[in-house]
Amino acid sequence: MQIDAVDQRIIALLVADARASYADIGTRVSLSAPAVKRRVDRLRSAGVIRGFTAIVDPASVGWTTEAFVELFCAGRTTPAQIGAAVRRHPEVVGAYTVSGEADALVHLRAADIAHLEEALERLRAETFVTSSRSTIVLSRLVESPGVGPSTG
Amino acid sequence: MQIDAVDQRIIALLVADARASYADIGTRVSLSAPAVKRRVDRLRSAGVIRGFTAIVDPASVGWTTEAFVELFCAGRTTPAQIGAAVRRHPEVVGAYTVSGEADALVHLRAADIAHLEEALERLRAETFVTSSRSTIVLSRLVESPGVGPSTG
DNA sequence: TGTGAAACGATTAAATG
DNA sequence: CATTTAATCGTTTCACA
Repeated sequence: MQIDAVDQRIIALLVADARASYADIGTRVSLSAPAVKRRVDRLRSAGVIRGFTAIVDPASVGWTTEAFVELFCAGRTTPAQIGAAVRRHPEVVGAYTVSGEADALVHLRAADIAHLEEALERLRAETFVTSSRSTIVLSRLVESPGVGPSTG
Repeated sequence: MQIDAVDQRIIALLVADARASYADIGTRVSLSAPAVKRRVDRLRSAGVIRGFTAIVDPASVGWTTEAFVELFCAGRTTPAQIGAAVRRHPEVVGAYTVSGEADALVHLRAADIAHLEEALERLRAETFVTSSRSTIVLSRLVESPGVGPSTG
């Protein structure tokens, strides 16, 4: 899809505040509210903007424990298989196939260590998992929403 | 802070759609729009809800390359120091201090391999970094916004 | 904390340049 | 593709239970 400079600025404004009004965004990008709406609708239907979400402090809702788990998988395991499997576990907040020793890296979030351990056992019980290596998160230093930096 | 069951449901609805109207949320939780607004305002000022953001497809805006970098730091490096340093790099979308061999895990997102390499060099140039180990992301299988699972 | 009323502002479709 | 108009709908404050 074609994204021009104005789209970029609209995206950046929505990443910064997903509840900003079209009129507000319009004044910042020198466009009328309907024009902004049409662009946002187009960006949404094109899949550039996937949705809008609230950023919640995990500790406030009782999920205080995090870990990254490297997964070592059986010879002929496909990324799709890994993806389908990890999506079944609600504790998985991120998962990636990676280069290097491990085959996949899974980001877990749980209520506490006991919950994390339980989730880990469930994950390791997936048939294609041959072994795993876990790293507990001690503190969160940065966690950006959206695409990251300038959205460009 | 005190979070009751209604707050939980409001949070879940906002994680699902940050642009939902207070009236809409109100009908789903059996509350008037002003009541919902007051709760959301309270959750925001208490830091439970940190903000609202758009979820953008990174590929659509040209950031297609990702990596996780384990950072090994000099003896007396504090998490605050690491946090302050990594926040200066716009490619950093996540950073955590961790247990295990490495001291920190940094999640990077860049336009391409060249950009990633450049960001990596900048990161490794931080005075407290003694060594690093990078893992390139081959594919993204899962990436949940918000707090993760049920927000409860 | 909750509600309803009321003023204000935002959204959205239609018509038009 | 943008704009203006105009009806509709959402937001937000206020008085009150």
